[in-house]
Amino acid sequence: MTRILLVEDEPAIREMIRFALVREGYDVSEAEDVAAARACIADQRPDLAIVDWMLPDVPGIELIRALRRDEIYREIPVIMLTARAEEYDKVKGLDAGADDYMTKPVGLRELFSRINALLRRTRGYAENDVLKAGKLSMDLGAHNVAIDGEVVNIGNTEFKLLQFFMTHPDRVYSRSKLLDFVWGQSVYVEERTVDVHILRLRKVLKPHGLDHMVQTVRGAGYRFSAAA
Amino acid sequence: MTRILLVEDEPAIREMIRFALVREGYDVSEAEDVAAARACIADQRPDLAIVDWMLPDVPGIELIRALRRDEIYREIPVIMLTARAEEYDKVKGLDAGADDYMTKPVGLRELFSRINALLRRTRGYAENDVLKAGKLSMDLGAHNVAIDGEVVNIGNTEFKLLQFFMTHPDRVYSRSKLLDFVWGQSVYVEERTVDVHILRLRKVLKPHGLDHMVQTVRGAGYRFSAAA
DNA sequence: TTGAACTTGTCATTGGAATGTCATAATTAT
DNA sequence: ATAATTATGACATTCCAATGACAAGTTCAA
Repeated sequence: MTRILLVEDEPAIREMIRFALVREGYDVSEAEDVAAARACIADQRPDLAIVDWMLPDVPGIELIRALRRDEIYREIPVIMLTARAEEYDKVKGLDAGADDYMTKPVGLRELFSRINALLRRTRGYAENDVLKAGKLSMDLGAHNVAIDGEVVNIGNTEFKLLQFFMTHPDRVYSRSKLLDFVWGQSVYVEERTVDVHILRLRKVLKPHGLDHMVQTVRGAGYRFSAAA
Repeated sequence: MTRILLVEDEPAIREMIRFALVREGYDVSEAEDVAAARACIADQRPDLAIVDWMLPDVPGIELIRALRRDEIYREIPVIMLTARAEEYDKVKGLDAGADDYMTKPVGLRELFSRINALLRRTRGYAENDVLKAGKLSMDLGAHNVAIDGEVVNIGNTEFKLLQFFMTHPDRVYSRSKLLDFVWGQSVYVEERTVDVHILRLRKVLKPHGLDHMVQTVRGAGYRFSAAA
């Protein structure tokens, strides 16, 4: 869930934006001044902040400067809102550390687009593809397998086999299907070879008591199941 | 040196922006259409691109879409320029993957601020010109590598390789990906050459007991990890 | 300009690990 | 019990990364 902090003192505008953001599926926190915003940031660490320029206690730009000086919150992207459209203000806002700048009245579609653009850049390649099944997890990006957080050594064929199983659990696959899916169709390998790699995969899982996940179905093939 | 690619077909505007950017200390490449821009990107890998909406061959927005689809150039931040100020266009541009949007006539100070804001976010913040991983630290500004505070001697290729690894840790990269990212696409080098530079990088790290950071993943490529 | 020191890409060789096959033991079904 | 099927250890082969050597290219100072 993506959390957005909205710092705006005018209740009408705040409510309008909040309503739109919630409808888009964001988790919205509100603050009407810098003091409340600080508390909220420390409390919830939002993924993005929308900050009005004019606030009752301290100018919004000060909040941004403070954020940028703080090691923990430095990376939170900030969109600054303002009534003025002067270039001078834009420059000041961006130089203070705002990542983007919008002039009121706020166009909601533009706001969403800017939010998406910012989150896209911030998250960047954070989206890790990790497969999990109980204590077992496969990190496809790092190309390793961990059980209980401990990385285990595994051959390449066993890796591909396990990956196939984890993406197709609770279903029996014949040796020939497994050869097709894991080895590829243009490779000629004996069917019995599958048995050997199943064995090797089980040997990796066994010390951690997970060998039951790879099940033999006599006369049919093998099945992977996370269930105990 | 920060390289900026400027894609704009009107010579007057292009020249004006180019002049201002050069005066600010940027290294500027120019292109007047998308075809030239593509060539330039593959050749030089700019750190940021400024792209006009209207171009003679293909709409600028198509260039942005193509960039965002390309694994290697996905991270290049893009500022889109346009004559129209309609919200609809802004939304379209930002959704296509532009990071920012400016309306002509271009205010130079605002442009610089937006460039700085984008680069700041892309690189990690400017004072973050030093990459760290355990005892290992890279000072990108000074262009040196230190272990335990002691500066070590390292070749340029190894430097770039290590920089890539430190900014993309805990993930396996195949030799061909590493060639693309570190050597660039427009050079032809044998895949096995990567092995040799990995070896040379390890030789630098080994005396300090850090060679475990560069890990071989048989059949897949190499991985950098700060974890012990 | 010359030459030493350093970088960089390529290659051949080596050693070790992963893979496929087979023979035999173990298990299961009829 | 017997036939069918799977598990397992051993082995040869294949594959892949590590490594040292070398040639060509660069840099820098004398």
